Amino acid sequence: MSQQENMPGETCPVARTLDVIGDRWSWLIVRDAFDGIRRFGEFQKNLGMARNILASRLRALTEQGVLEIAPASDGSAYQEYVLTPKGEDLFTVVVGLRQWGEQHLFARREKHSTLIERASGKPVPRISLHDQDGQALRPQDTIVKKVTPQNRS
Amino acid sequence: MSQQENMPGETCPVARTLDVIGDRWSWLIVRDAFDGIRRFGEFQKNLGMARNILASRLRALTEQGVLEIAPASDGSAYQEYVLTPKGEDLFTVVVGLRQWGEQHLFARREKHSTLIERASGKPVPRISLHDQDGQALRPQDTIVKKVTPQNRS
DNA sequence: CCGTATCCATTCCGATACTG
DNA sequence: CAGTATCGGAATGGATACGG
Repeated sequence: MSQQENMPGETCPVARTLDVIGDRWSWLIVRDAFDGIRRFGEFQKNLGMARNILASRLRALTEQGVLEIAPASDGSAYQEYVLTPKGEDLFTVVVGLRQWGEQHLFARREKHSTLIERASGKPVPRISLHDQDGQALRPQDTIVKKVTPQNRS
Repeated sequence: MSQQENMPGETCPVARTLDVIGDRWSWLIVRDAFDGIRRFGEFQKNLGMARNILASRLRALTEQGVLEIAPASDGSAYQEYVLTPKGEDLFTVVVGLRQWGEQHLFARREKHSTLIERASGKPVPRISLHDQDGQALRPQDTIVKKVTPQNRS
């Protein structure tokens, strides 16, 4: 009870998002889920993480509605973890993490994975921010303001 | 020596990005930096975090080239921490975190901060992924592929 | 195969005290 | 103010062993 900045009443959406998926393992699990990983053992083998930590992360992400449990697609008696629509909406963030890493964290000729369009085989263009007229928007062109939404859809 | 997936040679850009800013505090520091926070004491007061943790995060982010030290703008003898161009490129990611939180983590009428265009006062449109022809791109329209860049700019 | 439980080492974090 | 040092509690993470 020392203080209350971390309570659910936090009004900054960035902070609230980080309360849901603020750590490295959770992001990697979501990344793998986008790549089609669904089974406990696949996550564990692919990420090389401890089984108890994986279990607790899967439980938390499920409770938060990012993942959901589905019956095994191969007829086995086990479960699978798949992204919900809410979880799929994290795609732009994961792609943003990927593109920033590609641009700033690899040497010129260094091998890395990248995202390509399935249909055409062409690389996915970089995400960028635009205003309502389609003009590129830089950080200094924006400000953060507190609002109380009234009648949004 | 159990395995080697976490070494710097990691070929997934998402994982490498998370090695640089994989934790909650670092993201909140970067968020504050975008909001114009520059001084040690401002970060500390605004985030309510322990001073030693703040110091270590600022040091790490500076070593990684996300922040850089600048002389105080008010003539005092102290330093300020400002985003480098590399750090500013995190803008789309931070905005992505914000927009996901706004959409999924707040009740309909609940008060929260949001991003608006400084010039027009209008809200910044949602980030989205498009292919090279401007068509919206969903997760299942893409695949991750390993490449060795040859002669990219 | 899943997933849980337990043990142990390491890190994280907050509070406080201390130095330019 | 800005930053460092230290201390104790809590959470994290890895390895292993154990039951559906």
